[in-house]
Amino acid sequence: MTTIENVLAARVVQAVKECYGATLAEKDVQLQETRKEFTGDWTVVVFPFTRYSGKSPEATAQELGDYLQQHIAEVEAYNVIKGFLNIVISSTYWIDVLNVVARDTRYGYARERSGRRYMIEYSSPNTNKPLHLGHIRNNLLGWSVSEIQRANGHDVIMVNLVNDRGIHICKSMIAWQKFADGATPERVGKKGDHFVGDYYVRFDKEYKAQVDDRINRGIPEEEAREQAPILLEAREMLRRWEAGDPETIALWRRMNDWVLAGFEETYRLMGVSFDKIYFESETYKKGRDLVLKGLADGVLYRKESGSVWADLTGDGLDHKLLLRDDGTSVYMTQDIGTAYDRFNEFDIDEEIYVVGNEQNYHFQVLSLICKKLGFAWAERIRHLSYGMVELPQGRMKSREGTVVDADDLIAEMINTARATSRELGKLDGYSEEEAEEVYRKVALGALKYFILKVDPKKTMMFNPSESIDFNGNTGPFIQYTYARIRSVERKAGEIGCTARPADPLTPLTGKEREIVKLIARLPAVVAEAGANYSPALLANYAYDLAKEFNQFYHDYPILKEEAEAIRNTRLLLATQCGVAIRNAAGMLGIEMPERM
RNA sequence: GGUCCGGUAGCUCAGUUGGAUAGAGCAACAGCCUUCUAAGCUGUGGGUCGCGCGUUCGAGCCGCGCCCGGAUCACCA
Repeated sequence: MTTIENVLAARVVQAVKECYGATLAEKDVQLQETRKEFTGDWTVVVFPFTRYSGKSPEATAQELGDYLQQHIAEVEAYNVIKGFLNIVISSTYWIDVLNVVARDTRYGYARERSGRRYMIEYSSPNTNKPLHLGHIRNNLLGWSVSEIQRANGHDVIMVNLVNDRGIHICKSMIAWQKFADGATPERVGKKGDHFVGDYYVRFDKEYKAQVDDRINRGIPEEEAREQAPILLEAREMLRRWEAGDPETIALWRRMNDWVLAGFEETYRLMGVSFDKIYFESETYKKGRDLVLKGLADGVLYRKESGSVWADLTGDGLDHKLLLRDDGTSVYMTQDIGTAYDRFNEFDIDEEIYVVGNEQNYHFQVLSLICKKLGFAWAERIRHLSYGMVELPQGRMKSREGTVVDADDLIAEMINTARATSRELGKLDGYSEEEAEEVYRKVALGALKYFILKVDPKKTMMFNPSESIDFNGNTGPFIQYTYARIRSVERKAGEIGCTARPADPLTPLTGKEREIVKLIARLPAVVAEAGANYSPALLANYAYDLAKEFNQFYHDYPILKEEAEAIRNTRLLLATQCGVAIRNAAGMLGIEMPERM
């Protein structure tokens, strides 16, 4: 698509060549949107050209300005401030842009498929405790990045690798056997994941008591911890599980089902989903053969004790264990195996792992070892690393009970949304069900925006006592703006008005131009967000647009305008603004209520 | 100690390939509901962009050195 930006860049190149005899590429032309405090739409930075012109920045800008005005019809005027050439594009052009955008029913989404396919693995919970705020960040990032890639025309397979086996799972199983007395989630009326999580905590409590008791009886600390009876029982249970003992497997399956049902509910509430779910219990032995082949090929080495290692010292890293003395796999080995399978089974161009930054090293090593093993896809695995969510007192620690539970947080936010809405009397006339739907959308909008507006790789802060705001730079502000736009459209409909293409001869005000320019930027923002795997760019864009519209809305009446053409343009602008906001926010999973 | 990531207003965060006087929100203060939604709008105050040196016409952004914080370097996952 040829935009005015491309035309300007091309003409500047031409002008520099004709006037100063220097040849440069279009990308060397520094074009930026003119800052609000100056008049103009695009600004050419002319400092770099002064070495060719041999003149002052001002004189050079003046010359270029003249040239551009003569050669480009859309250039209406220009002004020069220091070395900055501000170009004013005609109102006609911007109205044309608005009309073109308005014809695109899926504005912001790529029109054509790219042919690229991504697999995105995210969430990946342990089935021994409920989801917390850290998982929320993971889930929202994974889902949103998937949506953004889809919007860019890529195919995306969203997958979840459920960590459903291991000693931590056995701990809650043992605790349930010993202390539950036959209790089930249904019987005590508790969500399955919370129910099982309670027994995981119960295990830890019992374990600590046993360790303290044994230390008091004079047993050395390390032995007290390593040989605590309940821990031995958990280990024994893991052995039975791996041996396929039917009773153990049955209990394991039963408790896992409880947890998974609980997760399913939380996922549904958050609005995230998966195309495929992997279970670690089915994949944990994978990778072993690949490692053995690497050993045979001489890429890996075996220690005397029997364990198999990769030597990464050549890459500035350490030695990495891949098979234990007893021949069993470690986490890394499994990941090699599952990645291998996935690249073979699906025709994927890139595999993205949404995993916290504490595993940066792991993924660095994974990529290196896969490369050593000779897999062509080794460099097509990417770790989408995100920072932790911290509380005012520091990291969340499940052992210290400082985790912010996902279900609790969401429920609390829905309550706040409900209370606020009722206090403001916003939804009078809505049925109970309709209103609840809005409370849910607003609460989740607040949560999602709060999480996604922050650069993924940064550690972020959550203060439970302040919770998450509904005013200001928030999701609800964006939703509110949309609801206002919808309200305008409803009112317009009542008086028999619907937006038609705008008249090019009716000039736009400055504020209207700003909004058209912002709306026009959406496809670029979506592309950039995709290239950077960063929903934050889109989140901040949606907010900027909403803020701009609110100011516009305050300054200009939309329906009260006397001139039909002006009213129509403003209505069209409002409608398109709504489309852009809805689509941008939609890629973040933020739903727009019709009223709020 | 090695590697990686961060440090921007009292707090939470933005800040495009290096560009003009570094921006929002929250909190504080002062205004605005007879008007299409006040979850809003307008205004005031608030900054040594961790510190230093360098590159550049120009540095929050690039380079080097340091300071502070975090993560990680398991026969755990």
